[in-house]
Amino acid sequence: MVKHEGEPLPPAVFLMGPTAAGKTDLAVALGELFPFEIISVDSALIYRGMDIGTAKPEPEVLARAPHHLIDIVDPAQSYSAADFRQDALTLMADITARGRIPLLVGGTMMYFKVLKDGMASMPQADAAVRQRLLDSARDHGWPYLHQQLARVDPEAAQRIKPTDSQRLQRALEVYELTGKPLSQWHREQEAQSLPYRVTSLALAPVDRAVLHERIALRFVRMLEEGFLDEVKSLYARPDLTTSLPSVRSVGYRQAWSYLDGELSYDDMVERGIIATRQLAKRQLTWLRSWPDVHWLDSLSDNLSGDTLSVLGPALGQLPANCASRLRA
RNA sequence: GCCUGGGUAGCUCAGUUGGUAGAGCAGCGGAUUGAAAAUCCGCGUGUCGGUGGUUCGAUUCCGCCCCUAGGCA
Repeated sequence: MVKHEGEPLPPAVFLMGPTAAGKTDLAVALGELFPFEIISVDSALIYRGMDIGTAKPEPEVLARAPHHLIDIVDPAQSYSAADFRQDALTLMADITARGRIPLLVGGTMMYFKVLKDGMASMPQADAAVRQRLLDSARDHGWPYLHQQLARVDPEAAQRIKPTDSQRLQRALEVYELTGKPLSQWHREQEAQSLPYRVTSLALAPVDRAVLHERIALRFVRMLEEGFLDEVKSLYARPDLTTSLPSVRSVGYRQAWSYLDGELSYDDMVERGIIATRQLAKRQLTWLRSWPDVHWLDSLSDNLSGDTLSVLGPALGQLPANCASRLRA
């Protein structure tokens, strides 16, 4: 994978965007114009048996445009940004070796981020340590754990709020596992640039209200397509609980509360839509500061102009059947 | 038609013994290093239903009107 000096880096494309923006459709269409191979960048599509609520592409679509990193883990398992980076780098190398171009499509911005910039080589999550920290938080409260962190890693403690249980837990976990503060791991992290010439595309409706409308309609459609039955079969499994990342996914979490009797049906629908909007907003926050991103409007025909004029030169080739395209 | 509540932020509501008002949720902005669809942080001017009156001053007190929920006819 290491390139000699002067040798041009192979191309790769990131197609990013908030949920419900229409990324899959665009990716599939682009796949017919360029020799792309799609890698899903989505922390929910990885789960088997979570199809409707994650808006997973239909089997027919996947047959026509295969996606890597879909249905790769059971909802009882967890998967991490580091796992993703590893998997994606391997796939990208394979795809490139096959003479094709990796098209990374999804909305999990953290995954795009670590793929692009790398991570410190810290140890992975440790269930036993996490449980111990959780127990301590239950007994003494998170502010107490924050004080513990301040003692061993003042730098991280300043950055991480006492209320941010998840980061607090991770920072303490890293220290406990390695005896080295999280901040030091970060400081010692070596630059890991991605060995590809990346073109970054962001797909979203220009008008936020349009996105909100699409989100609401899509959630209702998911329910019509049997989303609740899908959640019920997960709910029936004794090994799945709300502490798992899979069950905490947007929509699934609210449906779970409904099955638990904590939410009425109408509240479940409303809360599910709200959670999706909030997810979209966080995704847009990431995207706004993303370097060198080409914005595409969900409402326009992205194959007619802008997109091709960006991709053509970036990939060093014209799209297939470009003559007919360009005529339009 | 009468009686009694209620009409205050997009929603649900609190409050002002008369000095033009604040929570939760929503929304918006931001952070983001092995759970990231996660986990956090920040942001509150709105004819206080309308209109007349009392008052230096009314969202607050009084009159009338409108809307609304329940009760009685």
